Order: sequence, then C-alpha cells, then structure tokens
Amino acid sequence: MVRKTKEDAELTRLRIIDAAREVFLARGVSRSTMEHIATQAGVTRGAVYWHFENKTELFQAMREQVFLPLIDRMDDTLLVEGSADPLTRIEHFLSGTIQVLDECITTRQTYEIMMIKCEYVDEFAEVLQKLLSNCSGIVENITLVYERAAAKGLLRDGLTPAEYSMDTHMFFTGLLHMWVKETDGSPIRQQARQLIKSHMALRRK
Amino acid sequence: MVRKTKEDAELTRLRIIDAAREVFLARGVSRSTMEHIATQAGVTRGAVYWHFENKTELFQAMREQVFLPLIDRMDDTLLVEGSADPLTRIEHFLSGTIQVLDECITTRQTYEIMMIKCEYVDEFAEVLQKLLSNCSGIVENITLVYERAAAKGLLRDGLTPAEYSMDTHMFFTGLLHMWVKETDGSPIRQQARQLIKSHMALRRK
DNA sequence: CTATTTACATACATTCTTGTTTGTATATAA
DNA sequence: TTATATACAAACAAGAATGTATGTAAATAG
Repeated sequence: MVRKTKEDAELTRLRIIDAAREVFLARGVSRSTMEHIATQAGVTRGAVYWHFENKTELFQAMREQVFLPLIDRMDDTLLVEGSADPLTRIEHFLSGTIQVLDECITTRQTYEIMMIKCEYVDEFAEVLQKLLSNCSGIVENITLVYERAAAKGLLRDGLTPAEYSMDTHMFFTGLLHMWVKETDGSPIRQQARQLIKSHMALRRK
Repeated sequence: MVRKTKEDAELTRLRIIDAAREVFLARGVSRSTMEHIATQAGVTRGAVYWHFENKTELFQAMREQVFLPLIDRMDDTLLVEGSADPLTRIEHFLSGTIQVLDECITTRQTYEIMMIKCEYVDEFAEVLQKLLSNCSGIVENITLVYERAAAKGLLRDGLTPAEYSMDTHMFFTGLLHMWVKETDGSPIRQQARQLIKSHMALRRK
C-alpha cells in the first residue's frame, strides 16, 4: 500500500519530526542527513521531502512543536494575577519551566539540540533572532512583575525592577544551559529548584 | 619557493588558525571545509593537513590559543589576595572577563564560535566536558572567595557561600551568552559592567 | 657539499549528500 | 465510476568534501 489517508499522512509527518529530533540529538543538526532521519522514521527520503522542503524546515517544525506551547504557558503563569504574590509567581514560572524539562523528554531534547547541537549560521541565524526577541519579551514581562512586587512593597531595595529582571534573566539563562549540559557528575538537576529558591530569596524584603 | 624556514612555517600555522577562526565564525564549524580555511589563509589544503590532522585538531588549537591564557588570568585575579576585598575581586574578575571580550577580537570570535557556531557531538563532546570541568573549577574558586568574604563579615546573610557562588555562576554564564549573541538592538554590551555591579551589590552586607 | 627532511602544492580516488525526477498504488472528488 | 491528486518509494545525476598519495624546491644536518 502506498497512498495513505490524511490521518496516516499526518502520523507520518509527526514520526518524521520525532525521528529528526532523535537524529539531531545524536549527531548534531549539521551532520544529520535526510537519509538518517528517514531511516530512523522508517520511511524513505521521498517521504521526508514530501512533508518538508529541506532540513531547515524540518528543524523549524521540531522547534515550533515545543516552543509555541511554551510561550503560551509563560503569559499564564507569569502575568495572570493569581493567589500567589508577584515574586512567588516568578519563582513558579522559573521552576515550572524546569519541571517541564524534567518531565517532558521531547522538550528536553529540543532544548539540548537548540543549545549545543546546532550552529546558528545562515538560515539558522534567523532562528537565533527569534529566540532573542522571545527573550526580550520574557525580560519585559518579568520586569512588569517585579514592578508589581515593588508596588506591593515586597521587593528588596537596592536595584530597580529592570535590574532585578535582567539579573534573573541572566541567572535563568545560565541555569538552563547548565541544566541541559548536565553530566552525571554534577547534580544540578536536583539542585535547580533550590537554586531558584535561593535566587528569589535574595530579592524578597 | 616552497620550503620555508621554521619561523615561516610557524607563521603559516598561526595564519591557518586565524583563517579557521574567521571561517568558523562565518560558516559554522560543520560547514567549514579545509578548502575554505586554506583559501582564507592563502595556502592550499596541503599546508593545512601538514599542520593539522583534521578539522577537530584545528578547532582545538584555536580554542587553546584563547582559553589557556584565560585560565591563568583567573587564578591571579580571583585568588591572589590583593588590595581589594573578596567581593570586589569577584566583581573585577567578572568585569575583567567582559573587558577582554570587549578589547580582544580573537577572544570574542572564539567565544562566539564555541557558543553558537559549534555542535557538541562526537569528538566535540569531549570539548564540552573540558569546558564543564573548567566551570566547576571556577565555581569552586568563587565559592572560596565568597567564604573569605563571609569570614570578613562582608557577605550578606541568607545564602551559603556555595549558593552565592552558584547564583553568580549562572548569572555570568547567562551574561556571557547574551553578550555574545548581542544584536544591534539590545545594548547589553554597554550594560554589562552595570549588571555585574548590580549583581554584586545584592550580596554585600 | 651531499643527503635528507621539511613544508608545502597538486592530483587522485572515494564516499556522502543533496535535490530532482520518475513511478505507482490508492484516496478522494466529481 | 472515472479522473485526478496524494503520499510516498526508488532511481538518477551532480557536486562537495575528505583523506591520501605523489611531487618538489629549498632548508638543514652531517
């Protein structure tokens, strides 16, 4: 049988994306060939080229599968005024992200690929720009929340909300990198929650 | 003329490393070929293969040219008891590193290559391990200095020296990443000194 | 002064990848 | 029911890129 129903085809598409993630992770994006990915997915290159124009498109599909949902989550956790105070909401946002990495293999693998198995040149340079503008958004949001915390008198004096926000952003960027690069030796994955707690404790009044 | 004097040969070697850095930066490590590098250096692949067995060795040479001196600098700035108090020494270490990036193109390019133009798979996985163990060393050293600061009563209460050290390390890892990825839009390179100041201000008693 | 390295350049063989083209069985539309 | 579009597989052509082998002129050792 050759021609599949639409649902079958969509399944094939998803299996190709899964395969791409595995192959990217194991061999790096550059060294991964369409053939590797096809084999891993149990199809031929014909199928891969049918669903994706080239490796870059496939990479983008893999990326969006993980990052689009994550962006949505952010706004909810961070900005929606809930029961918790602003500083606790930031803390939950950070440790929530870590929790997703802990629990979701797909997300974890995608992060690892994007951080240490991908070269941001040529077509991929745009991806980096997207990531950066995404970061700017996060910093802005966190700044907002720090401002609310300051307004409520919860924020320690000394730095401006924007400065606290940048410091937090740097911290979390670094944490994510260490988390992803984690080897069996260093137990950062166990410590992450505690590190976030410590970080936030520093800015409570 | 073909055969060069030993000094000439060494110059050729250095020019090849320079060329490799430029090509790696422009095309990413994976997409850079020995031919690209040779052309950029004004020699043929023969010369490149004479000096380096393969691209990985060339990459390592480029890396060590920048990182070996940097490691030396760290111990001096950080550990040698000078006129400054421990917390200020940490601050100087951090902003000193940023200053090197500011002033030295070679260092800046090498950092950029290693952070966003290299895939850490196969042979390069070891490089990542080296980098990580290097990081562990830095964290240990910074912890030591925070302990001295605590002993002198300069360190704010709340976190342990180890926790402060980890937080600082995350912060600086993140800062370096943002610094390197800096686009024309965001002015992190101007802010870096101030961000470091803010970060350290948070831990002074 | 001669023999031997050295420091490359040039040429060659082989392997990988890619993109495209063609073929084809079957859903699906009309 | 038939025509067409779909979802692939299989085959093809062409260009990179690598590593190695060979050539060679000059530096250096003895």
